[in-house]
Amino acid sequence: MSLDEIEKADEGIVESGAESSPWLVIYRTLRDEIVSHDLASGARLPSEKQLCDRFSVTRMTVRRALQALQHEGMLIARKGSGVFVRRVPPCYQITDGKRFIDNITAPGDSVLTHTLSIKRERARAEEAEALQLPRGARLIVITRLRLINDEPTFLNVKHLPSSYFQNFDDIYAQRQSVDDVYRHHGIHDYVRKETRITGGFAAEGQAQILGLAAGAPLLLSQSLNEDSAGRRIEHSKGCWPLTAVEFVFPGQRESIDGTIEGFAQ
Amino acid sequence: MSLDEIEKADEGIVESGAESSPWLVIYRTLRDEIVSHDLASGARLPSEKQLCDRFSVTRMTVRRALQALQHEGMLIARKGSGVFVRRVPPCYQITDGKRFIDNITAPGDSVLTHTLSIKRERARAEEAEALQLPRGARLIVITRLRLINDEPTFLNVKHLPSSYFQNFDDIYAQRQSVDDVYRHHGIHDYVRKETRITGGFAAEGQAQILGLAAGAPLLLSQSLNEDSAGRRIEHSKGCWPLTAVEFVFPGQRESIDGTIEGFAQ
DNA sequence: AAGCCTAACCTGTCTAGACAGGTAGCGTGT
DNA sequence: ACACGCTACCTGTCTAGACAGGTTAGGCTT
Repeated sequence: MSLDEIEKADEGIVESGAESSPWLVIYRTLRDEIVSHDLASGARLPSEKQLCDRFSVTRMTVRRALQALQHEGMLIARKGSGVFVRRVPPCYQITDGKRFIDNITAPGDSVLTHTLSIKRERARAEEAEALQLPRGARLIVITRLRLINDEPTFLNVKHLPSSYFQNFDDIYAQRQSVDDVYRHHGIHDYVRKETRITGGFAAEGQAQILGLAAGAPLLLSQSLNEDSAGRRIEHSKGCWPLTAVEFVFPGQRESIDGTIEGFAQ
Repeated sequence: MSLDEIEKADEGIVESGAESSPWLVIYRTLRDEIVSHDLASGARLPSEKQLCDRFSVTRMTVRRALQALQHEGMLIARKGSGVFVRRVPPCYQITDGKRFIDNITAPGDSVLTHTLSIKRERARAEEAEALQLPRGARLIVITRLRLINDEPTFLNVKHLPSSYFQNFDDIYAQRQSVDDVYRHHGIHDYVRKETRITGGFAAEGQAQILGLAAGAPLLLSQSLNEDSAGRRIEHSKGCWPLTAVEFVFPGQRESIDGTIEGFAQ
C-alpha cells in the first residue's frame, strides 16, 4: 500500500516486526493468494472447516483471519453458501468533473449503470439547503449502482428539483442518462459547484448491494451541480468500497495556452 | 431492496434495530453511551469481564462488540491496560487550499503540530516522478503528527527537494512552519497543483501513532505544491482516521466579482 | 525516600465444542 | 419431466475455559 512508507519513515518510533500469530499467518497467506490470483475473483474459498484442516487450527482462528479480509473488502461471506473472493484491489482513478464517474482512467474498463429506483420525495433540511430550495420542495430521487468491470463499485443517490425537469421520466427511460435529461430541459452547460469526500461504514443495505460485509468501510462522496444560470440542479451522494477508487482533483492554475483546465468547456 | 439507508451513510453497522443478537445489543449500547458522552472521551471502559457480567455473556461475545467499535475508531484497546474511548465522532471539514489542514472550519478547535522526524533521503521512483526530479535526487523528509482538540488526527509525510531549501533545518527549527521555510527561500507564492484522496488500512505503526486499532480504515490524502515558477516544491502524503474529516473541494467557477475563487491570491 | 519486585489485573489469542439458520443439490414421487 | 422435500453442508453466533504477555500499583527492601 502506498502509505507503508510512513511506517518505514518512522521505524524509530514503532517497529512493526515480522511477528506472526496463527491467524496472521492465515490472513497473510490468503491475502497473497488473492492478490496473486491463485484465488480468482469470484471464486469460492475452501470452507472454514477445510481451512481448519489446512492450517491445523480451530474455526475461530480461521474466522479471525477471514474477518479481517472481509473488512478490507477482499472477501464476502454468504451465509449457508461459502466465502467468495470479491476484489483484486486495483484502484480506479476518478477525476472530478462534470460526469463524475465517467472519467475512469483506463479506457479498457467496462462501466455498467443500473438504475435501482426513481422516486419523488419532499426535500428535507439537508437537501433543501444544498439545493437552495424551500424545505418540502418536490424532488426527483434516483438511486443507481455502477459496476466497473462487473464489480459493484459505486452506489449513488441523486436529488434533483422536480420543477426543473418536468419530463424527467420519459427522457431518462429512453436514454438512462441524466445529462440527456439536462439537455432536453435546456441545460447545455453546468458546473461542478462543490465536491465533498469523507469516510463511513456500510449499513446492511449498502453492504449487500455493493457485495461487501456489513460494517465495511466506505468512501463517501457528495457533489453539487449548478447550471449556467446559477441554479442548483443536482445534489448527489455516493459510496464506494474504501480502496476501490482514488479521487484526483487537479489544481486550479493548470495554465496551458492561457486557459484553465477544468474551467474551459 | 430498500436503499433509504444511504441517507445516513455514516451511521454504524446496522440500523432499524429490528434484529438483535447479543453482540449487536452490546455494540449499540456502548456506541450510544459513547455518542451521548456517558462514556467520556479518553475514559476507560469497564473491563471485558465486568462487561460479561453486565450483559450476561461470555468474553468472546463482548469482544465481538468491542472489535466492531475499535474498527470504527471509537475505542482503542491497550493490552494489559484496558479499553479506552477514543473519539466522539465530530467530523472536521477541511477545505483544500495551500495550507491543507489549517482551514479547519470551527475556529474554536485547537490544532497542535508535532514534528516526529526530519530526515534526508534519495528520491525513489514515486517521489521522483511526482516532483519531476531525477531518481536519487536529494530530498528532505518531514514526518508530522497533527492533533485536533488533543486527538491525533493527521499523520503526514512531506517530501521536499533539498536543492531548493538549503537552510531548511535552521528555519524550520525556529518556526516549525514549512511556509516560513518557503518564504525564507524566496517562495512567496505557490499553488496546490493536485490533490488525491483514497482509502486504505492502518499499518501497525500508523495505527499506534494515530491511536487506532491496527488495520483500522483510513482516509489517505496526497498533495503536490508548485511555486510560481512552476517548480514542484512539495509532495505530501497523509492519513486520517476514516470518519475524522470531510474534504471540501469548491468548484472552479465560483465567480464573484469576476475573480475565480481559489485562484486569486 | 527512592527504587525494585511481585502479584493482581487486563487484553490477545486459541481450543473444542454446540446450536441456529440459510443454501443448494440430490433423489423421490407424482 | 418437473416439482417438492429432505439432507448434507455452510456460515453466524455463543459457551466455557485456558495460557501468554503487557501494565500497574502496592508493598517490600535498601
